[in-house]
Amino acid sequence: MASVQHDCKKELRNVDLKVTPARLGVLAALEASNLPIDISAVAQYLKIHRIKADKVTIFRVMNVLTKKGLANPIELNEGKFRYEYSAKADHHHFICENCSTIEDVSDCNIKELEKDISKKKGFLVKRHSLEFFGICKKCQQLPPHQSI
Amino acid sequence: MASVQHDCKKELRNVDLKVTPARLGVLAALEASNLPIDISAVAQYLKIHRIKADKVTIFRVMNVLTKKGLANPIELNEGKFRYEYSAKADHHHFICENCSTIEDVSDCNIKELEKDISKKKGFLVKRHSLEFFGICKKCQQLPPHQSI
DNA sequence: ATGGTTGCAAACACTTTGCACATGA
DNA sequence: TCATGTGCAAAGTGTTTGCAACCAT
Repeated sequence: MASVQHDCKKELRNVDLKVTPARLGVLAALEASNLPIDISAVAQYLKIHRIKADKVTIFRVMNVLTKKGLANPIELNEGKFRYEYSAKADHHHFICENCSTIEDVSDCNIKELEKDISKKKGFLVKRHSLEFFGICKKCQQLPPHQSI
Repeated sequence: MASVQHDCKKELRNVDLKVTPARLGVLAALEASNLPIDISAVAQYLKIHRIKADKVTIFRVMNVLTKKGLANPIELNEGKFRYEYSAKADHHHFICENCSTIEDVSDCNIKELEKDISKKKGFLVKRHSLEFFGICKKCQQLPPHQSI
């Protein structure tokens, strides 16, 4: 935990951001979660860890972290943003349309597709989001909309 | 136009929906646009075409069309939904982070990836969304955020 | 005739903004 | 010290809901 704190501080200084409890907390929340989390989840994390921060502040911190490249926003057809720690962002997700479970999907070779796009259209592709939607294993054995 | 109307009516009846001006209009808007459109754009389309429909109705129509599989919702990191006519939904998009231009990206062979996921995790993959973010050709020759 | 559809108002959820105060460097 | 970050209140979007009136079948 001490080491984690140190890393977070370093990360913030690396991108010219002042080190504050709110920012350290948000970064810690992002690193602690292995799935993309929304603002409420971060707020919950901070509450549990006795870090006082207004929800507005979390939005602001998340925006600055996104701008600085430490966090990645993603949308999973929920009408809100989730955020992911950049370092673990190079993968995709599967979202169950029944129970909303989110699972990681690794290994994708879309880099090639990106290159194609760049060549054909002259675009500079900086990132992509690939999300899968369907029914997860559990839910395939249950009637629709009856989440667990 | 008469033919288009006929097609729309048929489509609605095929999925057990009553034929109403609002629904015909929304379907027409979806078919007319070759890029995913948001609710405001649909409202604008309806206004231009002298079709009277409240914004709430458009939301409701879009939801029912989505449920019936005639429309596909997609999110392009804008904090809102766009919708696409299902028939032309099998492709992806490139979004310029500078000027917000949206362009189609065709040919993707993600079907294989989907199959992998199904086999490895037992998921039933019903659809996926793949979006690319970066800087389009025009904007690469301009200072940031100076949209045209 | 009647159940599904719509309009309007209101509520809701997520996100941003303004401003005074507090705090990190 | 002083620019920057934060809390609180308020406003801004996008979206949903309740209910009475309406309309397609």
